Amino acid sequence: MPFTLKQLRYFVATAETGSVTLAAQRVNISQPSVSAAIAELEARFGVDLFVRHHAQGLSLTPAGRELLTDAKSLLDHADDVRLGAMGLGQDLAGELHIGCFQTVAPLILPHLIGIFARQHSEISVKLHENHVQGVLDGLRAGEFEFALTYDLGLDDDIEFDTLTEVPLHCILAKDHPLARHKAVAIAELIQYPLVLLALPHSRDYFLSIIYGLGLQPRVAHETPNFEMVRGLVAHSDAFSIMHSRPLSEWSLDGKRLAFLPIKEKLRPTRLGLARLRKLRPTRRSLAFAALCHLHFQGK
Amino acid sequence: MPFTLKQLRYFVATAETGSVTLAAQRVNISQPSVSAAIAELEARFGVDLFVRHHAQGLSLTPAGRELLTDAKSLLDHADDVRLGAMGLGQDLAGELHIGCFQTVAPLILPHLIGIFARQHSEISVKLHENHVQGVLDGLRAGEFEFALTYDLGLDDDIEFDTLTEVPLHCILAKDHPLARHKAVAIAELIQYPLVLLALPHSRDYFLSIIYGLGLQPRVAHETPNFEMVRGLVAHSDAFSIMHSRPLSEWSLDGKRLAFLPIKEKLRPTRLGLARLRKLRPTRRSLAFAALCHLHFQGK
DNA sequence: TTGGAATGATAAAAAGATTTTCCTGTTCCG
DNA sequence: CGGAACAGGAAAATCTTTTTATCATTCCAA
Repeated sequence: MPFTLKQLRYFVATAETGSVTLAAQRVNISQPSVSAAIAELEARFGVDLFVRHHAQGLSLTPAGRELLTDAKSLLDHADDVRLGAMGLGQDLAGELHIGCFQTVAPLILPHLIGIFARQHSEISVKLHENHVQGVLDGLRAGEFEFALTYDLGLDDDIEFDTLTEVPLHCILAKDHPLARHKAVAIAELIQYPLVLLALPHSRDYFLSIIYGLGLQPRVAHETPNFEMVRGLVAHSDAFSIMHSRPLSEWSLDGKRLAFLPIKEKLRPTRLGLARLRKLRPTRRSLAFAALCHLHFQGK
Repeated sequence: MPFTLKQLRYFVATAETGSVTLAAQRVNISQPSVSAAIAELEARFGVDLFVRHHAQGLSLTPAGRELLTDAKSLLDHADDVRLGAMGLGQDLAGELHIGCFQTVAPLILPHLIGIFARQHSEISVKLHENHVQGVLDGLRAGEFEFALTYDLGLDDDIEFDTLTEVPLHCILAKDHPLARHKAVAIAELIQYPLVLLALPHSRDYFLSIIYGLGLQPRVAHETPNFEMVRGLVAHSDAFSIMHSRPLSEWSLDGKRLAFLPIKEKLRPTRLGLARLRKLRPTRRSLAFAALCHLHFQGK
């Protein structure tokens, strides 16, 4: 770098006061420092910036005048960057990148983001949807600051802040033989084929629950598409299990669905906010986290 | 200043290489320096800029990504300023501020500037016209780099580069009794009233020439307006003396004028380029000076 | 499973800048 | 002519930056 911002600052102060001494006072520094800074700029650029009037200040040369304009604009720019950077962690403005487990996202986030947008109109929320493992990878890759997801596959480097516990549900077609019960056991469901939501991690998690009960599922289909699962179930006697419970009881192609709680006592799955333990949270993300807590507290 | 351009450069290099070590190589510096620069930026801004993946590089946080954009733009800006400043003395581009004695300006400069503009289309010439003293003041005040003027009132701090010698002329109305001579002596003219070009310095200079010949002028009028002098002479039997010899033999209001050389041997007045001795000339001004010499050499 | 290679962080020493103090020379002004 | 104001220079002091050396962590291959 042929010059520093500091030198530019001293130069501008000198140009504007027309005196090295006054400039030094203005930037709270000794006079020779300013003198040296200017001398170095002149040497670096190979131009005289000032005409010195011995014992009565100095005035800009044409070259100095040109540099003055540029220097000021650069200093202003630097200040913008500084303000922007200071605000990165502090201000309730800018961008907030949030990761979210994809099946949860459309059920919860539109509402939360709506409220958040009204409270903090300066913050623009950017969403990153992915499966459970992808969300954790995204956190580690710094794609977003925190993520709304289940407490699945967490490692020590992830801090998990529980918002609510979600019970496991099964999905059945509305006209399924078991659909009119209040709740149903996986042991009963196991006689029907299973449609598996085949997302990384989730897939194995669902299977592990079933195996854990000593049962052997008959997997009719598996698909990573959430709506596909619902559709397949709606049109057959198959069942599926998942945590996310959409309010809509209709599949995308218009068939009715039933959602029943599972009878078996299982380790409760938690929905919450995951973040990298070693990264300090920004004020923006804390604000959103607070909103999440408020939202789930009321339930 | 909360940060330096250097720190920003290291930060950008790190962000772009995804590695402190690679960044250090790219900017030709040791790895701990880069590490320290980033740490300081993070401390100053109060935000984590990177997620460190121990032993396998780092990746940007959302905050880091935001800063990256700003940092790059600031560095680009700084580079523009640097290039601009380097060019201040070197490039044949930008602005060239020229001072000029006002009575000389319209006689010579339009032609010279025309040629110069064609040779150096990147340079825009800015003219500062003034009287002899004003031109010297302007030089000292740094308003322009050099000036086209007469060798009058020069001090030691001014370097004068002679272009040509100009003889003293007298101006008379075309129908003046003395107007049909080839040349005329001030001793003859002195019987007629004098119209004095009353510019600072010039005025006293003209008077000193006359007094120096032991003559006493009758000053009919004095005016700082060059065309006014010509007009007053054109409409009377008065005379005036000056160095600048316009090619036009007409006053602004359409009367004919005669220009005659002065017979007396006087110290020749020189037209040339004046500049502050202590200021180093830019390449731009040297180019213009060269053109001036070329122009007057041919005469 | 283990040892080596790669990587970032840290500490201490070295090198380099910046800053300050003190001083000089110039110019202006009463 | 003497004092005040000002820029610039020199040397010492102080701060920063850089480097060297080392450590801890992780990955990868044997």
